[in-house]
Amino acid sequence: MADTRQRLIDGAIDTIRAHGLTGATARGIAATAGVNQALVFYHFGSVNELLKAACLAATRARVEPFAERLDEVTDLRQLLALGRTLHAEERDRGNVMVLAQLLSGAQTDPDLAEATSASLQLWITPIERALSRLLASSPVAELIDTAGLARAVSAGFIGLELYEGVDADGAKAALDALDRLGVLIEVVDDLGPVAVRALRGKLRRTAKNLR
Amino acid sequence: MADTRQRLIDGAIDTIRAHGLTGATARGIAATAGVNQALVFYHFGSVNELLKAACLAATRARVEPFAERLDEVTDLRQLLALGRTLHAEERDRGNVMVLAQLLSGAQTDPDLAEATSASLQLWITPIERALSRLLASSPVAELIDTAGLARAVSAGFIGLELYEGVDADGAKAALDALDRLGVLIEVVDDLGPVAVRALRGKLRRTAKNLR
DNA sequence: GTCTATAACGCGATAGAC
DNA sequence: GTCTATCGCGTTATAGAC
Repeated sequence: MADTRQRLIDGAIDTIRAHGLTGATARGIAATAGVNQALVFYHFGSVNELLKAACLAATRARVEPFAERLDEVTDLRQLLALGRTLHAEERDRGNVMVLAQLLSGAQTDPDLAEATSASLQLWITPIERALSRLLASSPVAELIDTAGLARAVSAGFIGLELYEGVDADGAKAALDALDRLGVLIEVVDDLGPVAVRALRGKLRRTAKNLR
Repeated sequence: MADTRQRLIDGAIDTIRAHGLTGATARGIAATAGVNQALVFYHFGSVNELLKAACLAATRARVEPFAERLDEVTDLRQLLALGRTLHAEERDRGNVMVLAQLLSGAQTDPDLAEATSASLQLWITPIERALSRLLASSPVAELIDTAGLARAVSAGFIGLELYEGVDADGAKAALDALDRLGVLIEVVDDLGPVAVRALRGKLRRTAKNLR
């Protein structure tokens, strides 16, 4: 069957989610998928190749519906709320955890690093698009680097997902705090030209400290 | 010798940094430490126990000098700059990476989760203390949850460290974007009572959405 | 406290029958 | 395309000499 490939990919995702990257062995994945262990190597050549395919598949499956909802967001508060919804859904689905596990493994595996970076980029692209759209009409638009901010948001979210795995209460408190911080941004957004000019001046003065 | 314990802990830290959590085996750690493999089990009982001890040691070694510098910070821009300095230093030392690796492994290991959560708390505590001090004189002090924010900052920093391992340029862009965002907070901080009242009203309106 | 030797097992990967 | 069987190796952990 041609769907043995798919069963192995799904099995890899489920195994990583349940037992982490260290538990994602050819035998373990094959058992979860309900297929023979040798088929991992027939279809993917090596365990690493299967993991890379699974990481991209898990991320794509999650980013695509997320990107649609992202396009419907009209302000920053909604954007934060969507992030929070995503986090709640991920507690059950756990596809971001697959990415987090491989991101961790990628630190000492250049081969894995390439696939992981590409998966992360799948998140970054629609988030950057949404940020650019939401900030386009804002007076602070030109002062914010949406490309960098999208990367910070994506990477930070991965960190929060990992933190949630060891301290659920702490992660909740962290998300609440970010909600409040989001309000600050909106207030700046509504300030008018005088404060924006002050902001611009402040940024220019600190710009030389950025490299 | 009594310092065989210490050599094993240092060996564990170096091994995790160089080869990740999957490469941190009893044989590999002992080789790095220059001692016999059986001593891992004599001194720590199991590899996991050694890893837990190493995680706490690596974090403590990094947090203590950091906490001192943290106490000298007088505004948010300096706080961000210190975070950036820390990040630059960590590229060489890599102690945060040890924590990141174990945080990843802790997702499917409750025993590891406890030690990892405790290590992360070592970061959170001085950061929360600094945030409380810096925001105490600010008009937005009561509107910001410093406890949650310290957790978000710490977890987010771990995520950025992991991201840096697979996309150094992207991580740099992310940090630059956060620098700019820091200026926004300062501007709000300097607004005066009128804007603060607007902020307070906005927060009250959105407070019911927070749970 | 440190060493050698080894037990018991799981791992990635392959050969070859079907 | 799928299976069984297996090789060679690395793993945790322990037993026992020193």
